[in-house]
Amino acid sequence: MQKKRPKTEEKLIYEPDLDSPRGKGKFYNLMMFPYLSAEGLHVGNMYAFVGADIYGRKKRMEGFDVFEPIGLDGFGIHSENYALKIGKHPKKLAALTQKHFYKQLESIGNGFAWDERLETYDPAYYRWTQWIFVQMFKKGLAYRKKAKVNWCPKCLTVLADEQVLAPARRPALRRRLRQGESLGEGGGECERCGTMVIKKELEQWFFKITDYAERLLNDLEKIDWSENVKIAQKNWIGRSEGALISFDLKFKNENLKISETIKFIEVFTTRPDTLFGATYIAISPELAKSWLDSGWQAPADVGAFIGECLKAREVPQTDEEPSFAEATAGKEKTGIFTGVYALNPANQEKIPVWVANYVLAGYGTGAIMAVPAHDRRDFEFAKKYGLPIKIVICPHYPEKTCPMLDAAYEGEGHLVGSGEFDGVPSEEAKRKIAEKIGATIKVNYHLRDWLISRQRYWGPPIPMIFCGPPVGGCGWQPVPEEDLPVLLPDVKDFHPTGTDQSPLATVESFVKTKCPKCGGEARRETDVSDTFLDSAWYFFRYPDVKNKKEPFGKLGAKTWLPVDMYIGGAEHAVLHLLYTRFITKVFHDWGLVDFDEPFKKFRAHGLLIKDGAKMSKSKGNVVNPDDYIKKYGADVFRMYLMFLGPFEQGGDFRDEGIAGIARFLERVKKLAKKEWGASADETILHRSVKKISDDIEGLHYNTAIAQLMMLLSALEKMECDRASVKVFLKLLAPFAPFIAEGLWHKLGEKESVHRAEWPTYDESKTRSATATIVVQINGKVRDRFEAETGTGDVELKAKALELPKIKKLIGGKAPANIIVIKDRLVNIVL
RNA sequence: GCGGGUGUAGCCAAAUUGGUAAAGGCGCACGGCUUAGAACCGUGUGGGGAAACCCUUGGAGGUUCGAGUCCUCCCAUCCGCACCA
Repeated sequence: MQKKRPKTEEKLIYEPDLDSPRGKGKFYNLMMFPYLSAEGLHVGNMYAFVGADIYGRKKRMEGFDVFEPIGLDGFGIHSENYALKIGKHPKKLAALTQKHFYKQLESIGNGFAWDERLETYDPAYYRWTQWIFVQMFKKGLAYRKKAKVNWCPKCLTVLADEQVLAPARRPALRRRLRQGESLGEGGGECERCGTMVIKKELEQWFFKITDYAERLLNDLEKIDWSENVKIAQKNWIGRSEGALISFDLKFKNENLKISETIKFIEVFTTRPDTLFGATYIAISPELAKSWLDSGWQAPADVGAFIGECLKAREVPQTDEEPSFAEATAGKEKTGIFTGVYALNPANQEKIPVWVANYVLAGYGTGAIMAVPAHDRRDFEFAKKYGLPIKIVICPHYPEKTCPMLDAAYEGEGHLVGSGEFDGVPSEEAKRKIAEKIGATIKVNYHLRDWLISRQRYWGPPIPMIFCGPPVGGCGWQPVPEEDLPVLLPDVKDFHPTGTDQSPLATVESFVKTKCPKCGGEARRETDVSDTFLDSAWYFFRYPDVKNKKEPFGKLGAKTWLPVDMYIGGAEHAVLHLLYTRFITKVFHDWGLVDFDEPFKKFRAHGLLIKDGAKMSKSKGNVVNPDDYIKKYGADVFRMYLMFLGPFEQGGDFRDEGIAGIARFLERVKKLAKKEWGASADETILHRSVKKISDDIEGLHYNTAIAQLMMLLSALEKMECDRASVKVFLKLLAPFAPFIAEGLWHKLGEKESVHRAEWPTYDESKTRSATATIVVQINGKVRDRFEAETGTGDVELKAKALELPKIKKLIGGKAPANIIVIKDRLVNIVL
């Protein structure tokens, strides 16, 4: 049925441009490097790469020195999980797949800088990943702490908060969550395998990304990124401003001995204006536990309740996915009165202190002041336990009477029942009340520190050494920089152990080492670092991949960085894209670079789906790009992908339409063989240059291709000269680099079309000589006529009124109004 | 619940930013070429109606001489976050 097409029509010239300045300045065109996880590149990768390459190719033709590197993100859990699945050692697998990946990457015709490749599992690379860790430790940004962390029962490792995703695959669960039910603490799926994660208390390494929360938030304003990604980051950082308020316990709390050890409770609230309405205090079970630990003698039932809550927050570890009930454990609000009272600092009222399961330990202070009238959760809780509900914010103030609430009122209003503050608008009262009671203003973030340890094999060993008390007792020491890299030892059994320890812990020769400080016997850290650390800095390395003295040279960084355009998937909005911004700011603060945002411009491409569903192996709807490239050639495949729909929106991969593109390119080849005539209508040419230039700039590749099709049809029909065909080929070059190059040479050109100058247009020549003027009566199209472009309003009006059809329809009536839009329309209002 | 996106022919989509709705492609129909088919080329292709015309951008209102585009309220769908005080 289809003709045999050569795989690559012509040999392409790749030029990384590193040594040949072209005058317009540098342009770092980056695309997210692929995970080395499956048999080969996914058609979705191809989609992203082609879209990014078209942009880069145009920039190159415009005269920029374009640096478009590629590499492989092959270290870490994604590659390792694939290795586990097929039962091959990840190191051997990487060597194998690497070749295949690069071959595939070559076949799609991107203008990559082939000499500057990098692989994250190359010791020459991960040496510097480890170096970053060491610097982090030295600068106090890497630390160890015991905490309740996310644990994936299937991957058998801890995960950062960002790597726990909202449950996507279970519609029933989603629906119930949407109706306001909650997941409880620690609910969510592992980013890699989709298993529900659980909470475990473990000591782990963290990076202090929270130190950068404010800057990560504020600097979003100065970067040109896809808006949805910026919003996702903003939400994730989750800044909220409020007050820290202390509730005194220093009075007689009978028989409980609480005030001897705990003198006050501190709460965080964004609504200090509602302080007079605080009718109880609720503390998290974790905080209550710490009270118990410090000697609080709680009633037996309270102690039991605390124990239960803490247990409920851990989801039992099974091979099965937890049931809905398990996943949402703790959603029903429960609590118990502690017997303790606290003093409301606003009105000196004695209010009860409860332990409640709905108070989170990890946010704020782990305790809240409960204002049932103005917080839905407190309202629900107060109703259940018969606690007082006191209205202090009134939405219709002067009337003074607020009706009984059947739900919490969370909006703004004027204060009532708040003593001297009655009548004050709530916004103003926030500050005033905080001031009066001497509360500290505090900013809280949802963002937590980045958990960097992984109990896995395939990653850079964390370059730390522990010198324990029996011998030197120097504590944690970084591996000296000259000893880097800490090579990942070859082990036979790389399976995760599930014992909170990496498989490296079993390699005694690796673990046993000397303390770099005292020289005594010491043990290595056996966890590896998170794969997102590998990818958080790779674009710094590209311009200087061979550097053996430093992670990247000043010259390379100065020449190419920061990245001018970054294209990748939106699924990394709060993962990779957040970590890279953090690392860049850290590098900036260390004086390594003079910018503090890595990507000037970021655009998220859409998702390529198949038959309305996400492509996945289990569904069996994965498209293999190689088959298409083999069958149709890279150019047809590239253009077809880009023609599916708007690049930033993605589309459904149905191959019915590919024939249209194949036909188009066959016609292009015929065009180059055409007999030449004189140059004719320039309008379509200039218009096309304008449209296609603008469309590529805005990543509207689908419409740029449509314009190429129209231009081709026009060129086929008219007498045209070689110059016009050459312009066409230049416009085509970013989309179909092979064919454009081949035809370009057939027309006698020696240099590559990809180094040719991008065509320019004359604005005045984009307009045609005549325009069709639409004549409307009362906004409805009744007739039309041709008029010279630029014809004056008066003349257009006269012409329209003279049209026989219009005359008849008006029937002698006097128009109430006539609106004339130049070169466009005349609207007669009767 | 909060935040963001999307909704246009049979399908993918376009619309100079408030000015002829449906460009371009797929598919389909008819015609040409051909012994025949494939490929290729040409023409047509939202719905109703014999026609004049009327209707049509998820739904209902509104602003305007004029609305796919702006405003209000719904509906559907996708994505991100979520007991964050």
